[in-house]
Amino acid sequence: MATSRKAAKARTRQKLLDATLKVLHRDGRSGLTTGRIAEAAGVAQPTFYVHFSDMDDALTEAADLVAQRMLERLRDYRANLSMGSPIELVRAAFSASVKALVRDRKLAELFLRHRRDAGTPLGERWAQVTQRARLDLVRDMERWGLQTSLPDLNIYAEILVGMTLAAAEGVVDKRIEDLDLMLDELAHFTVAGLQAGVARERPAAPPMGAPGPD
Amino acid sequence: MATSRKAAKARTRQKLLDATLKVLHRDGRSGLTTGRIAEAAGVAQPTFYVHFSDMDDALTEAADLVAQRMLERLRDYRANLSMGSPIELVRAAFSASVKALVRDRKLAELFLRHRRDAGTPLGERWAQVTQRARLDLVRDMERWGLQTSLPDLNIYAEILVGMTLAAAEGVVDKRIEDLDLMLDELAHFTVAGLQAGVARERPAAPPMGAPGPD
DNA sequence: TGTACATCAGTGAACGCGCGTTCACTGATGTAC
DNA sequence: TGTACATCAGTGAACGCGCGTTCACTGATGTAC
Repeated sequence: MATSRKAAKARTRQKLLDATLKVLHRDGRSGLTTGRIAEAAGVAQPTFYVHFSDMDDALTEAADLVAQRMLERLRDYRANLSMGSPIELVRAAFSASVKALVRDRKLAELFLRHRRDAGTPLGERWAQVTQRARLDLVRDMERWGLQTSLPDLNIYAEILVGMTLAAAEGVVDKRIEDLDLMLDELAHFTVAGLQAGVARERPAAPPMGAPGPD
Repeated sequence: MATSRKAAKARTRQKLLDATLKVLHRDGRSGLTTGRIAEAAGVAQPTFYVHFSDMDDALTEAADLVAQRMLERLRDYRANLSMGSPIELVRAAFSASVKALVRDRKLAELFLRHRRDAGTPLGERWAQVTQRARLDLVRDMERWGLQTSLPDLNIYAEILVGMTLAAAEGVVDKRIEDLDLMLDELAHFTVAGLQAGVARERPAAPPMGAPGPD
């Protein structure tokens, strides 16, 4: 076989990446060492350096792996959103996002714990996932014509992502036992909140492009 | 002076605690060493061990310090909540909580970043702060008589805390520039969502204490 | 008040440990002929 | 197909470094008389 050596190397690399996430989950960032990673992968410690230039390199790849899995799941779930009443649609969107996050509990814990670790590959990559979610939400809301009724869609994206992550944290931390009930409440709460935002009288806002009051 | 030596020791201790938070903010958990803490505090490195038995000891104290400051501010702000319309009240509550969190931006970043570091003093103490907020919210909602209309107040506490932390993160990460506008929207969104939850027809729930369907 | 002694916060120097990193080497896999 | 050579993933051993931790010591502060 022309690729058996290559394939074996790829397998070892994958074992090291999986081991990185496993040790990171078990021992936390400060307990993450090349020795423990190699041990968890079943290889000698210097083997780590056959595949990665240093710890940051491995962490970057591992973070990409997680981010990619999360985004793939999000895409899969969202692709299956069938139309229906606003409440059904919003509920399905929450359900998709929360389930994409918490399907693998260890991954969810890792993601939630390190999503704000600024200056590390984990924080940087994973912050991209939530930022992506915010942008998708703004686009969705624009498609529903909300940008003419609401003052700043970014604010609403912030709120919706916050609620989604709260639901995911509630599940991961086992404070929420009945996810379906929570999704029901989230959907009704959100639709009512958005409708109220649309219906509400506001101080006249200048049309886009017009000079502000100052 | 009978207490000058004691007082000097207490001052050094405080300098070390402040330095711990400073280095933690600057270099992250993995860059936090007794040497850097001592350097930032302006003392020799072994002095660290005059005041703390080890790093975990110092981290626990530092985490308590931050948690205490946060809870104090929350209490102060909430004590000044004046009555008014539901929207004014809810807005004031959001405003109080978000401002308590973000008044000191470095503290806010530290808190948000390490609030889920399970197994570390930071995660444990700071998770208590959000848990405390959830319990306070449930109590508030009970006082407003919502427990007879909503299926599970814990779900709503989860949602409200999630929105509060989302607003704080938006401010700290500078995605939210106009906090007052966000607070307006949050208040209207929340009141409409809660009112809809109260008004909504639900599948008959058994009264408290009654046996469930299974 | 003055003196002699006790206390103790803070320190410089030293130590061992675990870690990241390097390197020469091995032996299985792949390739040229 | 067989042989001789090249490649290279993986390894054991060794190294230096920074860290946590200890300890004998200093000198300023406090106390007893």
